[in-house]
Amino acid sequence: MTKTGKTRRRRKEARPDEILRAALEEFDDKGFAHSTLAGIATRAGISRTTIYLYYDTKEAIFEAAIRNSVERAIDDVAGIANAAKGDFRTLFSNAIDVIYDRLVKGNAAIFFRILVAEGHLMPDLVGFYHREILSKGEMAIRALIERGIATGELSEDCRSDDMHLFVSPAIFAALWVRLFNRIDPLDIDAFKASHVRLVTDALLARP
Amino acid sequence: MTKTGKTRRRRKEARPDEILRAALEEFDDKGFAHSTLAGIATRAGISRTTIYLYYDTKEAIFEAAIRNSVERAIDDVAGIANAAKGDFRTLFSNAIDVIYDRLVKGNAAIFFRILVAEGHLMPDLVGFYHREILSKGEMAIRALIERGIATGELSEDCRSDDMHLFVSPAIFAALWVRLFNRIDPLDIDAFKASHVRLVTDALLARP
Amino acid sequence: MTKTGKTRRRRKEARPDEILRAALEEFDDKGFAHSTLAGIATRAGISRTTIYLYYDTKEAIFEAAIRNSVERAIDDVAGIANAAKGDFRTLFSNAIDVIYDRLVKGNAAIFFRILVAEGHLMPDLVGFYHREILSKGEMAIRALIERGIATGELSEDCRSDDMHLFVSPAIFAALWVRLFNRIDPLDIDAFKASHVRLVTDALLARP
Amino acid sequence: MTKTGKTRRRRKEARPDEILRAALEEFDDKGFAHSTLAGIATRAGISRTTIYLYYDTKEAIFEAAIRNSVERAIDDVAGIANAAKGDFRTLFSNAIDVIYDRLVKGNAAIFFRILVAEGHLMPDLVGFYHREILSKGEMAIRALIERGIATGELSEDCRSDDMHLFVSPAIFAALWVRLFNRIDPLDIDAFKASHVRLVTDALLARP
DNA sequence: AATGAATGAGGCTTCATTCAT
DNA sequence: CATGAATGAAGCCTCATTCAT
Repeated sequence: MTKTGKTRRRRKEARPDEILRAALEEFDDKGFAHSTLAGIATRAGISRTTIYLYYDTKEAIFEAAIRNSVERAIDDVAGIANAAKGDFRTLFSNAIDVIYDRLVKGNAAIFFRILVAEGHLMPDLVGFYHREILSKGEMAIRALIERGIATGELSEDCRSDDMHLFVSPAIFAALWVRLFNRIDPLDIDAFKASHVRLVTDALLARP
Repeated sequence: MTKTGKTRRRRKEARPDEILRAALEEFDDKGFAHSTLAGIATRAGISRTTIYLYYDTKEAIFEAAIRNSVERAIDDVAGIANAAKGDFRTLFSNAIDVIYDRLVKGNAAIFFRILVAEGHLMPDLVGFYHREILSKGEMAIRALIERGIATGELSEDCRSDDMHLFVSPAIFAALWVRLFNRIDPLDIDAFKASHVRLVTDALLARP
Repeated sequence: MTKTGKTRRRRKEARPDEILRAALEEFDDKGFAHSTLAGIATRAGISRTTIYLYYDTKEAIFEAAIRNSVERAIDDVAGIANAAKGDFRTLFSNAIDVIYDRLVKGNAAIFFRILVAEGHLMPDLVGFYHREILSKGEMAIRALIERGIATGELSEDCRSDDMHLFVSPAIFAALWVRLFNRIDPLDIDAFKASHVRLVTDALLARP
Repeated sequence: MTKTGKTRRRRKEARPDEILRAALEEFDDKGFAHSTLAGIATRAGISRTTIYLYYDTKEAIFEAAIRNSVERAIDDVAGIANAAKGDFRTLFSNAIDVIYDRLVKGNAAIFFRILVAEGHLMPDLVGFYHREILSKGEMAIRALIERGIATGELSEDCRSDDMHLFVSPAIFAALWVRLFNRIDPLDIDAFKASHVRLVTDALLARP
């Protein structure tokens, strides 16, 4: 029972996730078009062809990575929707916290960024991403607004806004960080606080 | 000086711009990585090798295209800053109008989108874009805020926000339109109005 | 000695033949170059690597399959040579029957077909096939002719023809069937009858 | 105007044919599956990628080669059908001469051989080959038979045979030569003479 | 005996770029 | 000025085969 032996066996089950993790790094670094299987393989510490034991094509890896990341996203979103009670300002602030965590620190923005640039080649995945991530997020925000209206904190007027508006600064921040952080770093926490304040001030001010 | 002579001469001078226009289309359609010189040449109605008479590499074309588009952007931004007088709500609304025009209908978002995805390959251009476009935009917004503070419309407090916050929905909209418009179309004018209202309501409400 | 035990033992001995049978199917379907060990393994219901317990290389499988099929061919050919008595027309007709059975319905043409196309890669097997199958067949036909000459049915002249000539339509038919049967089906029995008549008419007519 | 310059320009028009000639060699040597673009390129004295300027895929090269060879075949076949007058034995002998020339010395058998082995991957080409080559040959032979019947040389009976039967030894010979000539050389002229004699003796003997 | 895991060699194809006219 | 021809680098993918259990 050699060390390599153990390694091999342990790997068997872990491989798909290892590959996905390596792929995520590669995609984050290079985008989809510039990513290579060689790059993914090297990051995963395996041979190029080993990847094919688990995924059929580069596209399949990307799809798996996106779906993998989505699963956790759904849980988080559920968390937002089922949030404990509190006034609108608190609830919204908590929701935004979750979203910044996922977008800026997590994986969600990696895919958003790649889809923005290369989504025309994979319309199915664009639809999937929209359906499973973005519209879920939108629904969570909408639920928050409705709750605010129900409690009388918010004007019915708020219902007519596009829900994306309230999240858009977060998406902006996620992209900005990856592009310009070296040149012009963004103070994420301050930005987030301003974001929350902007939205809540505006909404709560409505008659 | 025959007609063909004239045509030729006009061509000679027009070529670089024709190539840039063709390249812009190609980049918009395919992103940078997936764009090909063949595609650009076809759109420009010339041979692949002719491009090399004017630009040395694919990167050089991209850079030229970006610089070309920036020149006009600068003028627009100057327009925002030097805007005619009015109350903050009006001025901000006008500024946002210009930005949406450029970002959603114009070329600025093409490059933003590509840089988001592939900027790591061209850090110089990222810096250029940031310096020439984004920071100019930020300055224009900042000037507006300062003017509002000077007139007493806005609280001094507004100065401390990251100026990007106030524009971020526009950038979001520009990307969204290109990605999801088929699946989930965005009513740009409504979104823009909500955007303006959100920001101005929030800022004007501050004591 | 449990039931599984028995099964296993039977398997152990049967494996090589099962693999060969599976290989034959695969070769017939795909030719040698396009056949894959994966295909053979699937047809045999075993793992790819199990094949290596019995055969060292893909070529070795092919060789074993060819040798395996040859053993039975030899018996058949002996049958032709030792045929019961009768006039030449009858004897020849019976021989041709056997040959059509083997070539068109049996395995012999599978290998002929593959060797025709890919034999350059395996000159040893080409020699083997020629020696063990084709020249045996030729000898059987030659014996028939000699017997006809001995009985006075045939002219001595017949001895000078290339014996392959008398069998060549059968080989043609075997290949044709596999290539064109969907497009232009061949009535094998009618073709065979014409074949026999052509040869016997011609030979018996000689002075 | 350097030597290479001239070479280049002259090549331009000749390239497709050069590639086809090189490809034909490669296919003849290796079959389709084992042939490589590298092999074709080397034989043609060009780079691997140059091939792609003229043909899109390996399959396209094969198809072009087959169509190219077919064009000449059609002319030859027309020659058979329009043959000058003479008795059946002479006409048939001349037709068989043409067929042996094309099949044994020419290219027709190269494709027959490859299609036999790998035709299942390219059913369209199988149909094309059958339609353009084989059925044309069959028609020519049929015309010969009909003429013989018309002149009273042949029995009406001959009409009922499958025309392929009368040509099949030629196809056999073409394949045999490529497979076994080193081991067991075939005297083509003698075989051809026997072939002609066999068929004509048999047919002319019919009442 | 049997197998899942892993890999190296090798093939097809794309594309930016150079060459010579 | 413009271009057709040519190519080298690089990427994806398949498959026979080896390794360790």
